[in-house]
Amino acid sequence: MNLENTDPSLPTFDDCLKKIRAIDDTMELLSGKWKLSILSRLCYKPMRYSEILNDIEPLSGKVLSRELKDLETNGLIIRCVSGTKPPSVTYSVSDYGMSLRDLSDKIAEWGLQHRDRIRSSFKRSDL
Amino acid sequence: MNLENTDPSLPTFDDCLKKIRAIDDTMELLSGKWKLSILSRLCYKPMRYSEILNDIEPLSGKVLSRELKDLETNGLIIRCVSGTKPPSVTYSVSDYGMSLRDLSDKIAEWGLQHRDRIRSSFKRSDL
DNA sequence: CTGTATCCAAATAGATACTG
DNA sequence: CAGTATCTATTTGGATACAG
Repeated sequence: MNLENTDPSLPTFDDCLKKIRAIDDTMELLSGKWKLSILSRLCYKPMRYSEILNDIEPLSGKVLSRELKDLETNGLIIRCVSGTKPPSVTYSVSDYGMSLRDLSDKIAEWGLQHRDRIRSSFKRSDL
Repeated sequence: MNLENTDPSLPTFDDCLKKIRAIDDTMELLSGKWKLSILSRLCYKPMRYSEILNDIEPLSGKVLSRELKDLETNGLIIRCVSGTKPPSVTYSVSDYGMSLRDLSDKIAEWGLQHRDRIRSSFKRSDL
């Protein structure tokens, strides 16, 4: 028994694999627990290193450095140094990073409806 | 200097935090390198345990079991046992799991355009 | 066939101290 | 202030053997 579709209008297994690769590309960029969280905060307003560190409670400096570097390397955020002393470094979202905004909105949207679903299923099981 | 917006039509910082929590909810569900990959395959066709294992090369049985269990616990896939001997277990995507399809399409879409961007930036630097 | 249990290797995260 | 280096703790993954 072969459950694969044979209708040419439906996606082929090859389409499926292409999609998986594309998903992996995105997820690799966004992997790391904090990337989207950092990005969302920076979408709201530019922030300094220490500000982000204080804002995201259980986040160590080492991890933050790495996440920021990853995001910058991928062109999603911009690191801006004002050469004062003590130094001040401000991170902001690049135009390209902003192109993730629609996606992160969709992700958030699904999370919200999922939470509603969980809540209402609890209610049902309370009966 | 406070860079926060004060325009009431723009999102507040509280909106921003809510969004981040919603994103975390989604990402927690989809975390684990293989969840979306498994889900996408199952969207294409129902598959058996061993079939998935053979299909995704660098994936161990232990990890696959856990991922499948997670996905099932969250109601995203359905585990169907035909009590033959030897046993046969088929996994398929639930209606609820299908609600992730739009999202995973968006994720794939962004990945594709990102790949194009990378490629064209390589071309430019080759000049 | 479909898993689980165990053991071991590798990756990741936190804390702390330290540099420019 | 903005990081980096180091060490250690925790998490995660693979391989193998084994059970139902």
